[in-house]
This record gives sequence, structure tokens and C-alpha cells, in this order.
Amino acid sequence: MKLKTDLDSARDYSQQIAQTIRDAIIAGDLPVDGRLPSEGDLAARFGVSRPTVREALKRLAAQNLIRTQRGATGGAFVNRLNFEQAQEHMVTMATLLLSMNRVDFETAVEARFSLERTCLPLACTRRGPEHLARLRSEIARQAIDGLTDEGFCASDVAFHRALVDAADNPVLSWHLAGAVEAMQPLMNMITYTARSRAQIIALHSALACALDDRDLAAANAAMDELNAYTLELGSEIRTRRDRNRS
Amino acid sequence: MKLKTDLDSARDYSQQIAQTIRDAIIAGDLPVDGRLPSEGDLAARFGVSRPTVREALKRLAAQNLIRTQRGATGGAFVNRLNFEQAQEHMVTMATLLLSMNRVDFETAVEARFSLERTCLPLACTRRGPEHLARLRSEIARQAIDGLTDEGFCASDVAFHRALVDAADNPVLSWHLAGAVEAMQPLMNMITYTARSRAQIIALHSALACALDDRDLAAANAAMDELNAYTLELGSEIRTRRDRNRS
DNA sequence: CGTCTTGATATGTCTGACATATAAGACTTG
DNA sequence: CAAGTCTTATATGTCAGACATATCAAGACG
Repeated sequence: MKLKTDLDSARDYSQQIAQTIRDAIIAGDLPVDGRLPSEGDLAARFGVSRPTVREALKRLAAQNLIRTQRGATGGAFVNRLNFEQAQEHMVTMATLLLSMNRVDFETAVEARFSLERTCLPLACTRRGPEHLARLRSEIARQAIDGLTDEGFCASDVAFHRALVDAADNPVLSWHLAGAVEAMQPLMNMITYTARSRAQIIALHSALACALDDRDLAAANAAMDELNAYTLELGSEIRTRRDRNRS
Repeated sequence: MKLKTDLDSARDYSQQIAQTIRDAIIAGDLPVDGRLPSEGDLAARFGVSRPTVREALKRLAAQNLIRTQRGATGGAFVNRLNFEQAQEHMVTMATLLLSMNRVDFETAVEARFSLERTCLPLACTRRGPEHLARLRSEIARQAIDGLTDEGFCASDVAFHRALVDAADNPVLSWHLAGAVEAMQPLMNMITYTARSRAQIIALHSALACALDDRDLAAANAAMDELNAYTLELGSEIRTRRDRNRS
């Protein structure tokens, strides 16, 4: 394994070291589950102290690129990035992006439903009995009397998650689930006071039936209605808020 | 500002501290551009040493959640996460995800074109002259004689980037551009030896014209052809490789 | 009044040390 | 001889104190 060990003394050492190692991982120079040199070794190679190397490694650990193990055979190992971990990151990132950039409700709703619609053609073709079962089971949960708002929202997310998984393409699932899991909670936060659970359950059922029938047109129609209903709720909430202000 | 300062001595301090601060940022307890306490302060609050706090801060810096400034009025400040930074992260993550998980070519192509198709309905409605100009200018660049393979690939990515931007929804652009910019280079890497530039330019032109005419059906058709051509190239490459092996 | 100097404060880095987890080999013992 | 125990080497995790350096603000000086 070769690493560029010359550092620009003007910039942060730990950042440059992290970048060097990151590049090596992306280029495939460091194989998955491969062990990096020990902190002491790296410090000697780069000509810096151990704390500086450690800061660099923590940067990589924060991105799930490496994991560390203590003990005699321990060290830092290149992580096999899995879809689940990557999705957590994406959800965190998307949530922050939305909350920090004053994205208006309509824009977020548009993006979310546009993306989710993407899975419908594939889902109608490929949905298996296990996907249908997941959808139905979430619908059943949503219909339970006395279900808390948190529980309903969680099931809502799980339903849409199951929907994108029905397309049976892990890469697509990753992208769409990241979008849905980031935005659905934000939308629920806004609309949960005004929405009718019965209405949402009806639309979820329509989606599940459409997938069951492999009826793409019906699925798209149901998604459109869900989109429209969400927008309607949003404007209702806004009206209510404005009235309270005046 | 309140932070949970009790740490579980069994787990990494720096990770717990990073998580605590991250949660505070996500919850909005720490406003954008707000300054965190100094490293010394944080060390005292959490009852750990300054290097440990620094490791925690580097973790957050690796996710672009904070930036640091030296000097008397310096410190760690909460970053306003912007779409550009977030996209870099997404592209890195998506690239690693694909290369580390043996995603087969067909799955990646399917996900990529499914996602990109998402922008077409909106793009046909909203595309402005500036979007059309960007598309045309990239097509012109691709037709230049003597353009390197790298140049062609870069322009290819820029074209698709312009396409998703034509939908004029920043959230959607972020998601789709992340997908396109991660996967297009990987596909180019596989197919560039076999593909016909003229063919690709023709399909790009068809897409641009369809957007110009606001003709969604034509745009979808062109995208389908691009999808099919990419798959065709992929199987051609595979056949060629298999023949060489035997 | 404007410029310069100086000091305070913050991050960036280094050194050396100790604590602790872990595996492998050495050792002891039934 | 075999099984369990102990020791040791090596790695990360953490700490303490120190120095270097960047930056701003306030006071000194022309």
C-alpha cells in the first residue's frame, strides 16, 4: 500500500491525512476489511504525532469508512459500507438540508412524491407476496384504535419504505428510502394535527390493491391523490396558522 | 444551550460527545452559525480531556456539520449545510456503496434511469431558456473533434446534471444529481470503449428537443432508448470479455 | 486621529505517559 | 498429554501539560 505522505503545512494535517486515506479506499488501494497501519506507524509515515493521526481516523470513522478495534490484533479496518448505514447518513443529511435551507413545503412535497412514484412501475411488475404482506400489515397497524400519533407516523414511514422495497432494486431502494424517511417525518410533523387517518388508510389501501393487481395506472392515481391530500393539508395548516396570527 | 454531559464510560467518549452535539444541531438547539463552547469548555463540561473533545469535533467536521476558525474570536461554528456540500457526500457514499457491494450493472442502470426519468414531467413543464442552453452547449461540446474520453464523460455528466436541474426543484435536483453523478462515471468507465459518441449525441439531442417542445412522451422515449443502449453496451462488453477469457 | 504594539483567547500540534482490551504464546496443573 | 491459566506484547482510548500560531481587541504612541 502506497500513500502520499507529503503534507501541506498550511492546511490541517488531520484533514489532509483523512483525505489521503479516503482516496486510497475509494481507489480500491485499501481492500475491504483490510487493516490500516497502526496509529503509531501512520504518525511516523506522515511525520506527525499520534493525536493528529487519531483525529484523521475519527473523521473517517464518522463517515463509516473505517471501524476500529482495540487489542493486540486490533487497529483500523476498512468498512464494507452497507446500505443501511449509508441510509442513516443520507437521512441525517437530508433532514438537515431541509431544516437549514428554508425549503418550502410545496417543494419538498413535490420532490418526495416525484421520487416515490419512481418505484411504482417496477413495484407493479416485481412485487412479491412478502411485499404485499408488509404493506397490508402496516395498514392494519394504522387502523388500530388508540394508536399514538408517533406510532401512526412510524407505521406511515414503514409503509412507504415497504413500497419502495417492492421495486426489488437495492440501489433504487436506498435512494428512495433515504428521501422518504427524511421527508415523511417532516411532513407528518406539519400535518399530523389536521389529517384524517381514515383518509390516509384508504389511500394506502388503494396503493396496496393497485400493486396487488399490478395496475400501474391505479397506483399512480393513488399516489397522486396522496400527493394532493398532503398539499391540501399543508395549505389548511397554513390558513389556520395565519388566522391565529391575525 | 444544554447538553447531556453524562457519558457511558464503556463506550468511546469522542463518539458519544459527537452524537450529543449532533443531536443538538439536528434538534435546532444550536442555531446555524452559532458558536460552540471552546474546546477547553467542552472538555470541562464533559469531564474529558481536550484531545478527546477534539476527536469529537473532527467527527462533526467530517460531516460538514461544523467549521472551525482559529484566533481570538475563533472556535467551532454550526455550518449551514448547503446542497453542494451535501451532494459531494452523497456522491462519495453512493460510489463506495456501489463498488463495495457487487451491485451488478443491470441493477445500477435500472436504478439510475428510473431515477432520472423522475425529472422529465417537471422538466417539460418548467424548463427555461437557460436550461435548454446548458443542454445544447454540452451537446455541442460532445461533438467536438478530438475531445478526450475524459472530456466526453465529463460533458455527459454535465448534460444529465443540467437535465435534472431543468425540473427546477432543488431538493429533487439534489437527490437525482447525486444518483447521476455517482453512477454515470461508473457506467462510462465500463462502456466508454464500446460506445458510439454519435449515437449518444443523437439521443441527447432528442432529449433536448423533447424538452424544447415540452413533449413528455418524446422525452420518455429518448430516455428509454438511452437506457436500452446502455444495457446493450453493457452486454456487448460482457460478451467481449468472456470471449477473451476463453 | 490613525497606526502600532501588545495581550488575550482560541485552535493546531507535540510529547510522553497511563489505562485497557485482546490474542497468542508460555506456563502450570490435573 | 491435554486443558486451563498466566504472562506478555501490541493496539487503541485517554489524559496532562506544553508550545506554536492565528486572530481580534484594546491600549500606547506618534
